[in-house]
Amino acid sequence: MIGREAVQKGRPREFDKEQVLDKALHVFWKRGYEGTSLSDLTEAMGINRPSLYAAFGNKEELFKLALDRYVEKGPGSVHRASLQLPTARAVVESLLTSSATMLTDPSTPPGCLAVQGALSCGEASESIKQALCERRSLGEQQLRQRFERAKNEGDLGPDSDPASLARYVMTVMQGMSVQASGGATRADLLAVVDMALKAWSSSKG
Amino acid sequence: MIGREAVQKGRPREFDKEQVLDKALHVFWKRGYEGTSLSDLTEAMGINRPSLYAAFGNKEELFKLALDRYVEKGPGSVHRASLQLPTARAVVESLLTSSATMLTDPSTPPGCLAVQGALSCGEASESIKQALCERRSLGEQQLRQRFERAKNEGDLGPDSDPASLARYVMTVMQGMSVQASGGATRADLLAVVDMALKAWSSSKG
DNA sequence: ATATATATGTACCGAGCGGTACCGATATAG
DNA sequence: CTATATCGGTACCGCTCGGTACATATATAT
Repeated sequence: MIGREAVQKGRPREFDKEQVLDKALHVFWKRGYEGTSLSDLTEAMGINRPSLYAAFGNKEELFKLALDRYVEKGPGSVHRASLQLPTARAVVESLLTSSATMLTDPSTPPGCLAVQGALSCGEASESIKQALCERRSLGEQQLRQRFERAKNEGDLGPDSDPASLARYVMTVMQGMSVQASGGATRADLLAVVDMALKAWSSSKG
Repeated sequence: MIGREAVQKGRPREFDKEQVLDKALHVFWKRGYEGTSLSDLTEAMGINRPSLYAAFGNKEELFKLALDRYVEKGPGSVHRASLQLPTARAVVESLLTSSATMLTDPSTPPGCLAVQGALSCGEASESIKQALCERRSLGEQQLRQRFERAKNEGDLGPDSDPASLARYVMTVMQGMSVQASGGATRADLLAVVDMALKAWSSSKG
Protein backbone atom coordinates (compact mmCIF):
# COMPACT_ATOMS: atom_id res chain seq x y z
CA MET A 1 0.00 0.00 0.00
CA ILE A 2 1.34 3.34 -1.04
CA GLY A 3 1.36 6.48 1.10
CA ARG A 4 -1.60 8.69 1.79
CA GLU A 5 -0.74 11.01 -1.09
CA ALA A 6 -1.29 8.32 -3.70
CA VAL A 7 -3.47 9.41 -6.59
CA GLN A 8 -6.96 9.73 -5.28
CA LYS A 9 -10.09 8.43 -6.82
CA GLY A 10 -13.38 10.23 -6.79
CA ARG A 11 -14.26 13.88 -6.82
CA PRO A 12 -11.61 16.02 -5.15
CA ARG A 13 -12.42 18.12 -2.10
CA GLU A 14 -13.14 21.73 -2.96
CA PHE A 15 -11.77 23.27 0.24
CA ASP A 16 -8.44 23.16 2.02
CA LYS A 17 -8.78 21.02 5.13
CA GLU A 18 -6.28 22.92 7.27
CA GLN A 19 -7.68 26.24 6.18
CA VAL A 20 -11.25 25.46 7.25
CA LEU A 21 -9.93 23.80 10.41
CA ASP A 22 -8.39 27.13 11.31
CA LYS A 23 -11.78 28.76 10.88
CA ALA A 24 -13.35 26.17 13.17
CA LEU A 25 -10.59 26.70 15.71
CA HIS A 26 -11.30 30.39 15.75
CA VAL A 27 -15.00 29.85 16.47
CA PHE A 28 -14.39 27.29 19.23
CA TRP A 29 -11.80 29.61 20.72
CA LYS A 30 -14.22 32.48 20.88
CA ARG A 31 -17.40 30.67 21.83
CA GLY A 32 -16.24 27.59 23.70
CA TYR A 33 -17.29 24.06 22.84
CA GLU A 34 -20.86 24.17 24.10
CA GLY A 35 -21.36 27.73 22.93
CA THR A 36 -20.57 26.78 19.35
CA SER A 37 -23.29 25.27 17.16
CA LEU A 38 -22.85 23.36 13.95
CA SER A 39 -24.44 26.25 12.10
CA ASP A 40 -21.82 28.60 13.58
CA LEU A 41 -19.16 26.21 12.33
CA THR A 42 -20.43 25.61 8.81
CA GLU A 43 -21.01 29.31 8.33
CA ALA A 44 -17.50 30.24 9.45
CA MET A 45 -15.86 27.38 7.58
CA GLY A 46 -17.78 28.06 4.39
CA ILE A 47 -18.73 24.44 3.90
CA ASN A 48 -21.97 22.60 4.50
CA ARG A 49 -22.80 20.08 7.11
CA PRO A 50 -22.24 16.77 5.32
CA SER A 51 -18.85 17.99 4.09
CA LEU A 52 -17.90 18.80 7.64
CA TYR A 53 -18.92 15.36 8.86
CA ALA A 54 -17.16 13.62 5.98
CA ALA A 55 -13.93 15.49 6.60
CA PHE A 56 -13.79 15.72 10.39
CA GLY A 57 -16.10 13.09 11.87
CA ASN A 58 -18.34 15.04 14.20
CA LYS A 59 -18.36 18.11 16.41
CA GLU A 60 -16.34 16.46 19.15
CA GLU A 61 -13.62 15.13 16.84
CA LEU A 62 -13.50 18.46 15.05
CA PHE A 63 -12.88 20.21 18.34
CA LYS A 64 -10.08 17.85 19.26
CA LEU A 65 -8.47 18.34 15.87
CA ALA A 66 -8.78 22.10 16.33
CA LEU A 67 -7.22 21.78 19.77
CA ASP A 68 -4.30 19.79 18.36
CA ARG A 69 -3.79 22.44 15.73
CA TYR A 70 -4.06 25.20 18.33
CA VAL A 71 -1.39 23.63 20.49
CA GLU A 72 0.83 22.78 17.58
CA LYS A 73 0.80 26.03 15.68
CA GLY A 74 0.02 28.45 18.49
CA PRO A 75 1.26 28.40 22.07
CA GLY A 76 2.77 24.95 21.74
CA SER A 77 5.58 25.99 19.43
CA VAL A 78 6.28 29.15 21.42
CA HIS A 79 6.34 27.32 24.73
CA ARG A 80 8.55 24.62 23.30
CA ALA A 81 11.06 27.30 22.37
CA SER A 82 10.87 28.84 25.85
CA LEU A 83 11.64 25.50 27.47
CA GLN A 84 14.94 25.32 25.64
CA LEU A 85 16.36 28.49 27.10
CA PRO A 86 19.47 27.90 29.23
CA THR A 87 18.25 28.84 32.71
CA ALA A 88 15.04 28.21 34.62
CA ARG A 89 14.68 31.92 35.21
CA ALA A 90 14.91 32.62 31.48
CA VAL A 91 12.39 29.86 30.78
CA VAL A 92 9.85 31.33 33.17
CA GLU A 93 10.33 34.87 32.01
CA SER A 94 9.95 33.88 28.38
CA LEU A 95 6.95 31.67 29.13
CA LEU A 96 5.08 34.36 31.02
CA THR A 97 5.81 37.27 28.71
CA SER A 98 5.01 35.31 25.57
CA SER A 99 1.79 34.16 27.22
CA ALA A 100 0.83 37.72 28.07
CA THR A 101 1.45 38.65 24.47
CA MET A 102 -0.41 35.74 22.90
CA LEU A 103 -3.38 35.96 25.26
CA THR A 104 -3.98 39.53 24.12
CA ASP A 105 -3.19 39.07 20.44
CA PRO A 106 -5.82 41.24 18.72
CA SER A 107 -5.99 38.86 15.76
CA THR A 108 -7.28 36.00 17.91
CA PRO A 109 -9.92 35.70 20.63
CA PRO A 110 -8.67 36.71 24.08
CA GLY A 111 -7.49 33.97 26.41
CA CYS A 112 -6.33 30.41 25.92
CA LEU A 113 -8.44 27.78 24.18
CA ALA A 114 -7.45 25.17 26.73
CA VAL A 115 -8.95 27.34 29.47
CA GLN A 116 -11.86 29.01 27.68
CA GLY A 117 -12.99 25.93 25.79
CA ALA A 118 -14.82 24.08 28.54
CA LEU A 119 -13.96 24.65 32.20
CA SER A 120 -17.33 23.27 33.18
CA CYS A 121 -19.97 21.76 30.97
CA GLY A 122 -22.93 19.43 30.71
CA GLU A 123 -22.50 15.68 30.96
CA ALA A 124 -22.48 15.30 27.19
CA SER A 125 -19.31 17.36 26.84
CA GLU A 126 -17.39 15.83 29.71
CA SER A 127 -14.98 14.20 27.28
CA ILE A 128 -14.05 17.63 25.92
CA LYS A 129 -13.51 19.02 29.38
CA GLN A 130 -11.22 16.13 30.15
CA ALA A 131 -9.25 16.54 26.92
CA LEU A 132 -8.58 20.19 27.78
CA CYS A 133 -7.66 19.25 31.31
CA GLU A 134 -5.14 16.75 30.04
CA ARG A 135 -3.62 19.29 27.70
CA ARG A 136 -3.13 21.74 30.52
CA SER A 137 -1.54 19.18 32.78
CA LEU A 138 0.71 18.04 29.95
CA GLY A 139 2.09 21.56 29.74
CA GLU A 140 2.59 21.61 33.48
CA GLN A 141 4.38 18.29 33.35
CA GLN A 142 6.79 19.48 30.66
CA LEU A 143 7.59 22.54 32.71
CA ARG A 144 8.15 20.46 35.81
CA GLN A 145 10.56 18.23 33.95
CA ARG A 146 12.45 21.29 32.76
CA PHE A 147 12.75 22.45 36.37
CA GLU A 148 13.93 19.03 37.49
CA ARG A 149 16.67 19.26 34.91
CA ALA A 150 17.56 22.71 36.20
CA LYS A 151 17.73 21.34 39.70
CA ASN A 152 20.06 18.56 38.60
CA GLU A 153 22.23 21.10 36.83
CA GLY A 154 22.45 23.27 39.94
CA ASP A 155 20.57 26.02 38.17
CA LEU A 156 17.86 25.63 40.80
CA GLY A 157 18.79 25.06 44.44
CA PRO A 158 18.63 21.62 46.06
CA ASP A 159 15.70 22.68 48.26
CA SER A 160 13.56 23.90 45.36
CA ASP A 161 10.40 22.04 44.47
CA PRO A 162 10.04 21.66 40.69
CA ALA A 163 6.44 20.49 40.94
CA SER A 164 5.30 23.49 42.97
CA LEU A 165 7.28 25.90 40.84
CA ALA A 166 5.70 24.51 37.68
CA ARG A 167 2.25 24.65 39.20
CA TYR A 168 2.77 28.23 40.25
CA VAL A 169 3.79 29.33 36.77
CA MET A 170 0.88 27.47 35.17
CA THR A 171 -1.51 29.02 37.68
CA VAL A 172 -0.36 32.51 36.77
CA MET A 173 -0.69 31.73 33.07
CA GLN A 174 -4.18 30.33 33.50
CA GLY A 175 -5.19 33.27 35.64
CA MET A 176 -3.95 35.58 32.92
CA SER A 177 -6.20 33.77 30.49
CA VAL A 178 -9.19 34.57 32.69
CA GLN A 179 -8.01 38.15 32.97
CA ALA A 180 -7.63 38.46 29.21
CA SER A 181 -11.12 37.15 28.59
CA GLY A 182 -12.34 39.81 31.01
CA GLY A 183 -10.75 42.56 28.99
CA ALA A 184 -7.31 42.96 30.58
CA THR A 185 -4.84 44.64 28.22
CA ARG A 186 -1.40 43.46 27.28
CA ALA A 187 0.12 46.07 29.57
CA ASP A 188 -2.06 44.83 32.42
CA LEU A 189 -0.82 41.29 31.94
CA LEU A 190 2.80 42.32 31.61
CA ALA A 191 2.50 44.06 34.98
CA VAL A 192 1.21 40.78 36.40
CA VAL A 193 4.18 39.00 34.88
CA ASP A 194 6.53 41.42 36.62
CA MET A 195 4.92 40.66 39.95
CA ALA A 196 4.98 36.94 39.33
CA LEU A 197 8.67 37.05 38.47
CA LYS A 198 9.44 38.66 41.79
CA ALA A 199 8.17 35.52 43.46
CA TRP A 200 10.63 33.67 41.29
CA SER A 201 13.63 35.77 42.13
CA SER A 202 13.15 35.31 45.83
CA SER A 203 12.64 31.55 45.81
CA LYS A 204 15.14 29.97 43.52
CA GLY A 205 15.85 27.90 46.61
CA MET B 1 -49.10 49.15 52.22
CA ILE B 2 -47.65 46.80 54.76
CA GLY B 3 -44.34 44.96 54.45
CA ARG B 4 -43.64 41.94 52.34
CA GLU B 5 -44.37 39.56 55.19
CA ALA B 6 -47.97 40.67 55.45
CA VAL B 7 -50.47 37.83 55.46
CA GLN B 8 -50.46 36.35 52.01
CA LYS B 9 -53.41 35.47 49.91
CA GLY B 10 -53.60 32.44 47.71
CA ARG B 11 -52.13 29.01 48.01
CA PRO B 12 -48.80 29.10 49.84
CA ARG B 13 -45.60 27.94 48.13
CA GLU B 14 -44.71 24.37 49.05
CA PHE B 15 -40.92 24.81 48.90
CA ASP B 16 -38.42 27.12 50.56
CA LYS B 17 -37.19 29.63 48.02
CA GLU B 18 -33.66 29.98 49.39
CA GLN B 19 -33.31 26.26 49.83
CA VAL B 20 -34.10 25.43 46.21
CA LEU B 21 -32.01 28.40 45.08
CA ASP B 22 -29.07 26.73 46.79
CA LYS B 23 -29.76 23.58 44.81
CA ALA B 24 -29.80 25.58 41.58
CA LEU B 25 -26.58 27.31 42.56
CA HIS B 26 -24.92 23.97 43.06
CA VAL B 27 -25.91 22.77 39.59
CA PHE B 28 -24.81 25.97 37.85
CA TRP B 29 -21.57 25.83 39.78
CA LYS B 30 -20.83 22.33 38.62
CA ARG B 31 -22.10 22.49 35.06
CA GLY B 32 -21.77 26.13 34.07
CA TYR B 33 -24.60 28.21 32.66
CA GLU B 34 -24.79 26.69 29.20
CA GLY B 35 -24.08 23.20 30.48
CA THR B 36 -27.12 23.31 32.75
CA SER B 37 -30.55 22.53 31.33
CA LEU B 38 -33.91 23.35 32.83
CA SER B 39 -34.47 19.66 33.40
CA ASP B 40 -31.21 19.50 35.36
CA LEU B 41 -32.47 22.40 37.44
CA THR B 42 -35.99 21.18 38.15
CA GLU B 43 -34.71 17.74 39.01
CA ALA B 44 -32.14 19.09 41.47
CA MET B 45 -34.49 21.66 42.93
CA GLY B 46 -37.32 19.19 43.32
CA ILE B 47 -39.88 21.49 41.78
CA ASN B 48 -41.48 21.55 38.37
CA ARG B 49 -40.98 23.99 35.58
CA PRO B 50 -43.88 26.42 36.05
CA SER B 51 -43.05 26.75 39.73
CA LEU B 52 -39.48 27.63 38.81
CA TYR B 53 -40.62 30.28 36.36
CA ALA B 54 -43.17 31.71 38.78
CA ALA B 55 -40.61 32.00 41.57
CA PHE B 56 -37.46 33.02 39.68
CA GLY B 57 -38.42 34.42 36.29
CA ASN B 58 -36.36 32.42 33.84
CA LYS B 59 -33.07 30.58 33.52
CA GLU B 60 -31.03 33.76 33.18
CA GLU B 61 -32.59 35.51 36.17
CA LEU B 62 -32.28 32.33 38.20
CA PHE B 63 -28.58 32.20 37.44
CA LYS B 64 -28.07 35.80 38.47
CA LEU B 65 -29.94 35.20 41.71
CA ALA B 66 -27.79 32.14 42.31
CA LEU B 67 -24.69 34.21 41.61
CA ASP B 68 -25.79 36.86 44.10
CA ARG B 69 -26.34 34.19 46.69
CA TYR B 70 -23.00 32.58 45.90
CA VAL B 71 -21.16 35.84 46.38
CA GLU B 72 -23.10 36.78 49.46
CA LYS B 73 -22.98 33.57 51.39
CA GLY B 74 -19.81 32.07 49.99
CA PRO B 75 -16.58 33.80 49.03
CA GLY B 76 -18.05 37.26 49.40
CA SER B 77 -18.36 37.14 53.15
CA VAL B 78 -14.97 35.51 53.58
CA HIS B 79 -13.25 38.01 51.31
CA ARG B 80 -14.97 40.90 53.03
CA ALA B 81 -13.48 39.72 56.30
CA SER B 82 -10.04 39.41 54.73
CA LEU B 83 -10.16 42.98 53.49
CA GLN B 84 -10.54 44.25 57.02
CA LEU B 85 -7.29 42.83 58.30
CA PRO B 86 -4.82 45.49 59.44
CA THR B 87 -2.02 45.15 56.87
CA ALA B 88 -1.96 44.63 53.13
CA ARG B 89 0.24 41.60 53.62
CA ALA B 90 -2.27 40.04 56.00
CA VAL B 91 -5.09 40.80 53.58
CA VAL B 92 -3.33 39.03 50.72
CA GLU B 93 -2.31 36.06 52.78
CA SER B 94 -5.80 35.60 54.13
CA LEU B 95 -7.37 36.09 50.70
CA LEU B 96 -5.17 33.54 49.00
CA THR B 97 -5.27 30.87 51.68
CA SER B 98 -9.02 31.12 52.15
CA SER B 99 -9.42 30.91 48.38
CA ALA B 100 -7.28 27.80 48.22
CA THR B 101 -9.46 26.29 50.92
CA MET B 102 -12.80 27.25 49.42
CA LEU B 103 -11.85 26.27 45.88
CA THR B 104 -11.17 22.74 47.07
CA ASP B 105 -14.04 22.41 49.52
CA PRO B 106 -15.20 18.82 49.01
CA SER B 107 -18.80 19.78 49.77
CA THR B 108 -19.00 22.08 46.74
CA PRO B 109 -17.92 21.81 43.11
CA PRO B 110 -14.25 22.65 42.55
CA GLY B 111 -13.37 26.16 41.43
CA CYS B 112 -15.16 29.47 41.56
CA LEU B 113 -18.60 30.04 40.05
CA ALA B 114 -17.55 33.42 38.69
CA VAL B 115 -14.81 31.72 36.68
CA GLN B 116 -16.40 28.37 35.82
CA GLY B 117 -19.84 29.73 35.03
CA ALA B 118 -19.22 31.13 31.56
CA LEU B 119 -15.75 32.18 30.44
CA SER B 120 -16.83 31.88 26.84
CA CYS B 121 -20.26 31.11 25.50
CA GLY B 122 -22.67 31.44 22.62
CA GLU B 123 -24.22 34.77 21.71
CA ALA B 124 -27.37 33.98 23.63
CA SER B 125 -25.52 33.80 26.94
CA GLU B 126 -23.35 36.86 26.47
CA SER B 127 -25.26 38.68 29.21
CA ILE B 128 -24.29 35.97 31.68
CA LYS B 129 -20.66 36.14 30.66
CA GLN B 130 -20.72 39.87 31.21
CA ALA B 131 -22.36 39.57 34.61
CA LEU B 132 -19.62 37.21 35.75
CA CYS B 133 -16.98 39.46 34.31
CA GLU B 134 -18.37 42.41 36.26
CA ARG B 135 -18.40 40.40 39.46
CA ARG B 136 -14.76 39.50 39.05
CA SER B 137 -13.73 43.05 38.35
CA LEU B 138 -15.76 44.27 41.30
CA GLY B 139 -13.68 42.06 43.54
CA GLU B 140 -10.51 43.36 41.96
CA GLN B 141 -11.66 46.92 42.46
CA GLN B 142 -12.35 46.37 46.16
CA LEU B 143 -8.92 44.89 46.60
CA ARG B 144 -7.30 47.79 44.75
CA GLN B 145 -9.06 50.26 47.02
CA ARG B 146 -7.80 48.38 50.03
CA PHE B 147 -4.26 48.66 48.69
CA GLU B 148 -4.70 52.35 48.00
CA ARG B 149 -5.66 52.78 51.62
CA ALA B 150 -2.58 50.81 52.66
CA LYS B 151 -0.44 53.05 50.49
CA ASN B 152 -1.90 56.15 52.11
CA GLU B 153 -1.28 54.64 55.52
CA GLY B 154 2.34 53.93 54.68
CA ASP B 155 1.68 50.21 54.94
CA LEU B 156 2.64 49.95 51.27
CA GLY B 157 5.54 51.95 49.90
CA PRO B 158 5.05 55.14 47.89
CA ASP B 159 6.27 53.48 44.69
CA SER B 160 3.86 50.57 44.92
CA ASP B 161 1.11 50.21 42.34
CA PRO B 162 -2.20 49.21 43.98
CA ALA B 163 -3.84 48.42 40.65
CA SER B 164 -1.12 46.02 39.56
CA LEU B 165 -0.90 44.43 42.97
CA ALA B 166 -4.64 43.83 43.01
CA ARG B 167 -4.58 42.42 39.50
CA TYR B 168 -1.76 40.09 40.42
CA VAL B 169 -3.60 38.69 43.41
CA MET B 170 -6.81 38.25 41.42
CA THR B 171 -4.87 36.54 38.65
CA VAL B 172 -3.44 34.01 41.07
CA MET B 173 -6.88 33.38 42.57
CA GLN B 174 -8.46 32.87 39.17
CA GLY B 175 -5.64 30.63 38.08
CA MET B 176 -6.18 28.57 41.21
CA SER B 177 -9.81 28.18 40.20
CA VAL B 178 -8.71 26.68 36.88
CA GLN B 179 -6.27 24.44 38.74
CA ALA B 180 -8.96 23.28 41.14
CA SER B 181 -11.32 22.40 38.31
CA GLY B 182 -8.49 20.34 36.85
CA GLY B 183 -8.15 18.30 40.02
CA ALA B 184 -5.50 20.18 41.99
CA THR B 185 -5.65 19.37 45.69
CA ARG B 186 -5.79 21.79 48.58
CA ALA B 187 -2.12 21.11 49.32
CA ASP B 188 -1.26 21.86 45.70
CA LEU B 189 -3.00 25.22 45.89
CA LEU B 190 -1.47 26.11 49.23
CA ALA B 191 1.96 25.55 47.71
CA VAL B 192 0.99 27.97 44.95
CA VAL B 193 -0.08 30.46 47.60
CA ASP B 194 3.33 30.21 49.24
CA MET B 195 5.02 30.98 45.96
CA ALA B 196 2.67 33.86 45.23
CA LEU B 197 3.33 35.37 48.63
CA LYS B 198 7.03 35.41 47.95
CA ALA B 199 6.35 37.81 45.10
CA TRP B 200 4.54 39.91 47.64
CA SER B 201 7.31 39.99 50.20
CA SER B 202 9.83 41.20 47.66
CA SER B 203 7.75 43.98 46.17
CA LYS B 204 6.05 45.90 48.92
CA GLY B 205 8.25 48.76 47.76
C1' DA C 1 -70.37 29.82 51.14
C1' DT C 2 -68.37 32.65 47.66
C1' DA C 3 -64.90 35.32 45.43
C1' DT C 4 -60.15 36.07 44.82
C1' DA C 5 -55.39 35.06 44.52
C1' DT C 6 -51.55 32.17 44.16
C1' DA C 7 -49.21 27.39 43.54
C1' DT C 8 -48.89 22.96 41.31
C1' DG C 9 -48.91 19.44 37.55
C1' DT C 10 -49.70 17.86 32.90
C1' DA C 11 -49.12 18.42 28.57
C1' DC C 12 -47.66 21.07 25.14
C1' DC C 13 -45.24 24.86 21.95
C1' DG C 14 -41.91 26.51 18.29
C1' DA C 15 -37.10 26.61 17.66
C1' DG C 16 -32.71 24.93 17.37
C1' DC C 17 -29.76 21.19 18.33
C1' DG C 18 -26.36 17.40 16.40
C1' DG C 19 -26.44 14.26 12.84
C1' DT C 20 -27.77 11.81 8.29
C1' DA C 21 -30.25 9.84 3.78
C1' DC C 22 -30.18 10.72 -0.59
C1' DC C 23 -29.17 12.43 -5.05
C1' DG C 24 -26.68 14.91 -8.59
C1' DA C 25 -21.96 16.43 -9.78
C1' DT C 26 -17.17 15.46 -10.66
C1' DA C 27 -13.06 13.14 -10.48
C1' DT C 28 -10.11 8.60 -11.71
C1' DA C 29 -9.57 3.50 -13.49
C1' DG C 30 -10.36 0.27 -16.82
C1' DC D 1 -17.92 5.00 -22.51
C1' DT D 2 -18.71 2.58 -18.28
C1' DA D 3 -17.86 1.58 -13.57
C1' DT D 4 -16.46 3.28 -9.27
C1' DA D 5 -15.54 6.39 -5.65
C1' DT D 6 -15.82 10.63 -3.38
C1' DC D 7 -17.77 15.40 -2.81
C1' DG D 8 -21.42 18.92 -2.41
C1' DG D 9 -26.30 20.46 -1.50
C1' DT D 10 -31.01 19.89 -0.10
C1' DA D 11 -33.99 18.39 2.83
C1' DC D 12 -34.88 15.93 6.51
C1' DC D 13 -34.49 12.98 11.15
C1' DG D 14 -35.40 12.48 16.29
C1' DC D 15 -34.37 14.90 20.30
C1' DT D 16 -33.84 18.36 23.64
C1' DC D 17 -33.92 23.02 24.45
C1' DG D 18 -36.16 27.15 27.06
C1' DG D 19 -40.64 28.58 27.91
C1' DT D 20 -45.93 28.46 28.58
C1' DA D 21 -51.44 27.47 28.46
C1' DC D 22 -54.55 25.61 31.11
C1' DA D 23 -56.90 23.13 34.44
C1' DT D 24 -56.81 21.91 39.27
C1' DA D 25 -55.67 22.47 44.15
C1' DT D 26 -55.27 25.29 48.30
C1' DA D 27 -54.90 29.25 50.83
C1' DT D 28 -57.22 34.01 52.54
C1' DA D 29 -60.99 37.87 52.56
C1' DT D 30 -65.61 38.95 53.03
